[in-house]
Amino acid sequence: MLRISKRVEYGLMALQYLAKSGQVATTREISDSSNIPHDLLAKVMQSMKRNGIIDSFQGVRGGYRLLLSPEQITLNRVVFSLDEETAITECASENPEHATCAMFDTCTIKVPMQKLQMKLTESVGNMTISELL
Amino acid sequence: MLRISKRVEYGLMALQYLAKSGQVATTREISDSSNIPHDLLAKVMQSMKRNGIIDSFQGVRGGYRLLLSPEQITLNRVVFSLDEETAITECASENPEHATCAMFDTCTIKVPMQKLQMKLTESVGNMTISELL
DNA sequence: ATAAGTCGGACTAAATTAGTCCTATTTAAG
DNA sequence: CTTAAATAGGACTAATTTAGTCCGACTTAT
Ligand code: SF4
Ligand code: SF4
Repeated sequence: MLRISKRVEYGLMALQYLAKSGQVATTREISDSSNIPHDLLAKVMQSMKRNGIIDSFQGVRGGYRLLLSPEQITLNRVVFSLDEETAITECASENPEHATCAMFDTCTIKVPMQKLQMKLTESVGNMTISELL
Repeated sequence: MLRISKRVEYGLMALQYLAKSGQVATTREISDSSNIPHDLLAKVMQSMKRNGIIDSFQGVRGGYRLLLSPEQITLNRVVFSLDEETAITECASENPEHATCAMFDTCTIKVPMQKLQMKLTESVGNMTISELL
């Protein structure tokens, strides 16, 4: 129905890696093990760090570590930390900056789209990565 | 979480219009009433016709008509008829043509992604437009 | 005959996403 | 106290996908 971004795919791979190792791991380690473009993964890790899903240590022997247990990390949170726009339509965005659809006034499916958005967030987005990985 | 395409939005608007009118309606009529680019809507209607959701009449006084009741039309079906690719990831595609991900062999999240795909299809995709519109 | 419609392919434009590159900062270790 | 391995983050380019346009053919009620 709808495509998941590479950023999210990479993020999930990395979270899985961190969960399995239980240790601090570097982006190099993760990108090598999963064939992910290193620089891109670096961005992904930084985003998840800012969101508070993971923790970082700078400098030599630095890296990332899970800050939450897999049971606490929802898909919603991962997606939200990694994608620019997470709403199903422009108007369903929580961020009013992004809600500037030109046909907003005449649109007859705004409410349905909100419903869909809720359903999606609740039934799929609230899954945790422990249920998935 | 994931964005719905304009084609699907337009398709839903059109189906709503057809459901409400109960009559045969032209793309012009629908595109005018909803401010949808006419030529684009025409494509959308053609796609839904091919899928068997709607019915068409050519020539003067032609147009489209619902072929199924709103209770019979699932979101999945609408999306499937209108979007190129409907799978959440490349590898989750039912169409093997589209399943050529370069990292398939080493990927550690294939199974999770399949699960996600199923969950999405079942809990959101199986909603009918009568539940929505 | 004509005008109002669908049909469908090819094309262009716009937007989004993926990926790269470069520089700065932090810090363990020699 | 220097070096190398790491994160931090901004700017940029490339690739892909989606949105939208255009044109010519066919169909049919009037
Ligand atoms: S207002 Fe209507 S057309 Fe605009 S984004 Fe929302 S649903 Fe889509
Ligand atoms: S194989 Fe892995 S990386 Fe490739 S599309 Fe499937 S989930 Fe994504």
